[in-house]
Amino acid sequence: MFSSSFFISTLKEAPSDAEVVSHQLMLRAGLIRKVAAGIYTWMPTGLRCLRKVENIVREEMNRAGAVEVLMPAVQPAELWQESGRWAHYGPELLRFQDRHERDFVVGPTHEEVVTDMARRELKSYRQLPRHFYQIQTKFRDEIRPRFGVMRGREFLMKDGYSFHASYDDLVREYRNMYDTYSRIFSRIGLQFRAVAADTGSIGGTGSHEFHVIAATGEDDIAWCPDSDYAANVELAEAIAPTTARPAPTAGLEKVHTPGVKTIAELAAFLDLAAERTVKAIVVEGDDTSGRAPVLLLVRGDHELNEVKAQKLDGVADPLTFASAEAIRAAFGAAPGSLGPVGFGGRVVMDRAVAAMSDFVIGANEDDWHCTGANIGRDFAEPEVADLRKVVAGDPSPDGKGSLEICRGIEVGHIFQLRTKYAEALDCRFVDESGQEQVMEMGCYGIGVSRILGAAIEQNHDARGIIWPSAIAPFAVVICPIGFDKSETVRATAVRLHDDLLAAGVDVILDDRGERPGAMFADWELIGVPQRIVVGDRGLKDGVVEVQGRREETASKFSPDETVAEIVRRLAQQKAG
RNA sequence: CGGGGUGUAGCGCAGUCCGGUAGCGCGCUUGCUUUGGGAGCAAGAUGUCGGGGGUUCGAAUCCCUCCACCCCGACCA
Repeated sequence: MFSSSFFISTLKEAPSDAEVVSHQLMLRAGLIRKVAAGIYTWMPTGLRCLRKVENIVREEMNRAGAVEVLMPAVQPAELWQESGRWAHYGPELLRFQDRHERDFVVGPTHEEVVTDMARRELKSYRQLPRHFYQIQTKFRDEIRPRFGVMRGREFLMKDGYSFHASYDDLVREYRNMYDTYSRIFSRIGLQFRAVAADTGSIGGTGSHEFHVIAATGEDDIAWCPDSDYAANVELAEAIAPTTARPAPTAGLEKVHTPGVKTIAELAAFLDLAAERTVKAIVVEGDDTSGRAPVLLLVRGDHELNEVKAQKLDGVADPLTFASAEAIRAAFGAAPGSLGPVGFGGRVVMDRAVAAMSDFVIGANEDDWHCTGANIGRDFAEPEVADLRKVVAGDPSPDGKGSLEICRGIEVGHIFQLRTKYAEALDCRFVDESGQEQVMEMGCYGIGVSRILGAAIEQNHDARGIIWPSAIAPFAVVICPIGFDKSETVRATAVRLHDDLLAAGVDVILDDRGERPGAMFADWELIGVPQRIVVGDRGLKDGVVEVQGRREETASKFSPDETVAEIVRRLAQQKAG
């Protein structure tokens, strides 16, 4: 490939709306151009990267026994009504009508379509198991698209769906996909971690997310350096303190705390540590008595984990914080002065609170708190649940050391869906004994376009992108100096280009006639892993220069040795 | 959706408070010179100042309104 028959379009300055480094670099390197919020054109250079990721994913999925299909982006509302998600999915599902005023959606995911296909095609246990996947454009009308392709509205996704005659077989395929995903992300060259995850709105049981570890990630991951344990903070269990609750030593005392609203203010006002206080949070209930408020208690220095709170029985779905009016009606005070003392409704406390005594809590009277509060003595022993977010230093739930917290970018997610969609869409097969049974399903997603953003977050420097060679737009760039001036330079550069091409190397020759500085700056920005500089200066000693994107200095080789050197370097990168 | 902010040339910005001929840098075009780290000189081109309405002799600037985009909070690959 000569650059004159390709298209390079770099920017010296990043558009001001790009916040994170991967977004800025993708724009500057000319990988993508914005068309609307969260919607991008893939420029030629970016598309090459995207296709490389796609091909690795495809190869590994095929190798794992999955079969590729391509389902429509536009889907009829009927299927979504049948699964119940027409009502439940919410506004990020883009809906529209055709000329006959029939309802359609632009697919954010394909459980409905694939299950519909499966129920028509798969009739017998003899046809199972089956795993269909596709690499296709999805649309989710995100509340706030940001970070370029990391959270776009339109994005490229690999989504696979497996169908099984038994749960055991689903578990087998789930493990197969766990291994396949690990292989895919390793081949791409990402530092990643598989973490246990919440199953979210898709439902089902058993789920892992694959996260690229990066500071700009949107998820918090709790992981244990001393074991394999890793979980999304949403899910990570905060285990109960091992120390028993000390006996009360202080009496309950009301103290005036004018203007004190937050735990930080309370701790400062009373001059004691936040962990001596208890935070009171009121959520709407959802039981037979209507939406009677439920009081949740968390230690002052801890944070409520809303995913865990949502999982309590009898709590409104989705989790809803009680309104100021409802709180006033139930407690006689405003948020900031609430507590369990004298409250007649349901109270649930975190495991850490259960081990506390002599603590500070709101007095249910504006601007008053209680010190010396004790469970069982000053209010009835509440239910105990795991309600808080884990923090760094918490003991690992597997008992092997303590947790650390890092940020991650979710690039893959695998679920055991079980029979949720198969049941809703009546997807059955006939088993060996002639009985009809509902199929077990798994689903497996990879954010193909997001991977590029994640890879850049992990691999860049002040000059630009440093692509892992597996997904670089080109493996090698030849930069001839004086391409139009020196016949020797031109001939050497063209011959190297042809030889590399013949050796199966993905090479581009920059024949734009740019000055060296501009040329180097462009290719360092674009992040091509290897550069060959051909100039009269080296050629008079019979050498060209080879320099890896991460290397400080170039190495000299004769033009004849260079092809072998490049092949060697690429093989090494593939192995490493 | 709530809160905050920004829209001026392809990109980055100034000008807006205090109304008076629309600017700067980069990029682009042409010519000459230059060619190992984003070249120099010279000459150019490019704007419905986000849209609409209003006030005014006169609006990028003041007022009203709509739109787009960005940032902070509830979603997900």
